[in-house]
Amino acid sequence: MPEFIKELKRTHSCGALTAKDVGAEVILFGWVANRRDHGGAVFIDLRDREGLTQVVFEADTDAAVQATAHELRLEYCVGVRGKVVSRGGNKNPKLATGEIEVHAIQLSIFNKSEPVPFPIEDKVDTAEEKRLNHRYLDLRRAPLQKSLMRRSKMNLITRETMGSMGFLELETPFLVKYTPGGARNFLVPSRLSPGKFYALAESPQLFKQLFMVAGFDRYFQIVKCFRDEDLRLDRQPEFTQIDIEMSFVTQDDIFAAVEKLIVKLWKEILGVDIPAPFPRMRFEDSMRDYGNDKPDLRFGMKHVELTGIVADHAGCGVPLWEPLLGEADASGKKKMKPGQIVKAIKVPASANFSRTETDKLEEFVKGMGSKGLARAKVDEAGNWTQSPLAKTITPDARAAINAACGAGAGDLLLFQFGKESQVHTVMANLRLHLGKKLGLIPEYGPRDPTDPNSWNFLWVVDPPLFEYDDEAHRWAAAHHAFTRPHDESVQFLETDPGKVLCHRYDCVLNGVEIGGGSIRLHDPVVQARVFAAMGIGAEEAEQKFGFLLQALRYGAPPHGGIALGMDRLAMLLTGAESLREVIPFPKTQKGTDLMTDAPNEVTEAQLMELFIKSTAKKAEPADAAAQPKA
RNA sequence: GGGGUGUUAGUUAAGCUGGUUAUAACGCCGGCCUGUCACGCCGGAGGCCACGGGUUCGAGUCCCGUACACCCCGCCA
Repeated sequence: MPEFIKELKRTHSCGALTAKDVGAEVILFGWVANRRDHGGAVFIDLRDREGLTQVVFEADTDAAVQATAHELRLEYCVGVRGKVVSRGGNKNPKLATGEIEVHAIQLSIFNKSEPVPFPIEDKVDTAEEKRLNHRYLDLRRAPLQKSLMRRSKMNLITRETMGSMGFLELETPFLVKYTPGGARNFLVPSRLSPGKFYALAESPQLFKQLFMVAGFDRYFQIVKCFRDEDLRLDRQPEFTQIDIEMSFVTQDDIFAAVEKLIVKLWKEILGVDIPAPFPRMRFEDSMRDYGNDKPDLRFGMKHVELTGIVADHAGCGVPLWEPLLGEADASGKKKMKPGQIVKAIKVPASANFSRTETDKLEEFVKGMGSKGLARAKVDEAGNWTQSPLAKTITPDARAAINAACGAGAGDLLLFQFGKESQVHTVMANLRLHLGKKLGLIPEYGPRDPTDPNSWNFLWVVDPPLFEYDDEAHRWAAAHHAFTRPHDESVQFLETDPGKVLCHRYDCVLNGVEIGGGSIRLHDPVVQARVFAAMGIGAEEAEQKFGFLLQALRYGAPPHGGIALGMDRLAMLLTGAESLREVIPFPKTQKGTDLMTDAPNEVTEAQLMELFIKSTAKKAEPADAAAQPKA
């Protein structure tokens, strides 16, 4: 068998042969994707990453080869030497290589395969848990191979494009100093420094700024990042960013560079021309109309802000809304309590939801912590029916709300009210849910990847620099402490920190945040005022971020940057349903690897060497025995 | 930390208001077959119904708990 590989080199992939190759003698290597054994003749679909080719063993094949052919089973790894023959009247139009087949002359089984735990086919209907258990087999599926090959191409295009714009690909360490704030870090104990720990870098943030201080001017890196936070459909504990930093630039310069890269990716991967520059939306507008900072602009159903109307109408006669109002002022007028809002979404009459369907919507919002889903159906006269609000609401208020929502006969209004952040979370998710339910957007992915109108890119700009931390009762950096405030906003740093806007930006595509960054703060005086606004003194700042602050004092250039989520880009460009489909070896929602069984326990000796003692409760022996074995 | 969905041959599923031998398809094993491409035909093996308790004369089915997987909130850009 080894002689086969030693002497016979592969001439073609299994996706390469066409009618023009008829008559050629070829050598193919691959896996048995399917077999059809007719006794006298055996048909084998041979698969590699490029495609499928039918190999035939007929009666005129050498008897020994014919005998081996009968032994073939699914997923055997084999080599075949044979002649390319036209299929004549038996063409298979479903196959790229369907015009030809290879009449085998020589066959070598490199390795047999045990029966595979699930079928290796394009259609994926195996439980993900089982797929992850045998990921190397799952990865034999053509769709996954296509996705990862596409991702490889993305890497290539990124390096070419960034290089052509004068960016240097520079590396940064993974084992870094722990810095407080932001995402939770994975910690790595240091053997050489007993009792001390590294952190795995959650991003190269500080180092890329240091590259700018050093004068590298334009940096990029395709880099792994690590965050010890709970997982989601689009969040893995280790993920890849296209990390970018530039000196002597404005926000617009960074947008232009990113747009160039993205336009190139979409052109070369999908053949689609994405119009640039991308539209921009103020953070404030995004929150008001969509309830989050990553609006999906492929459909309407904007949120309707009713807070002002409810306040103006003194609660509108709705008992549930009256507690949202504060004390009356001198004129007897009541204002909404701070942080309390009322919003609605209008579901058009055409949707015609049944009681059961609206009850399901209520379950949906309750799952997000909402107390319920008040609703009102509008009739021809503008009256509300099927609504707990209808009895008590004043006609004036009702008319004002109908007008604000643009509601007419048959339309359904859905309300949320209370704490702003809660209302926004629920309403943002409700809008997306309704968009999918009404068929305005697909469950996932773009409607038609080859249509530029299926891709709604957007820059969300000018967010507040700080957000108030309710628990710590102080202002905290919304992004990070080194974001440059707007010049016009700096005056509010001391008086009204919530009003300070900054040069931070997110790139959003179809409701997915695909990147975010900022112009950095390089003025030490303003930097000190920013720290002060967060209650961080000079000493504390120095202790936490000393090396960066110090570096910024040595002639740091004005600079800024962005990081794009490579995995999310790959997910969107492949139409994948989850990040896990574009990551070769992903983790489960609990952060485990079902194939290798990581993380696992280590020996007492290993811990001692690292000066660590675990406080985790050991599993009872009885429980351990109950665990399914690998 | 909280809410939701699920777990039945190797795989995908069916199994109704509890009823005695738990079905099917694909895969696997054996046999037959020269034009298939979801090949076909005949025969066969394969199950602690995730695990642990409970209710009941009787549990795959009902109840409680646990584990695992997935989705969401919190968390995280």
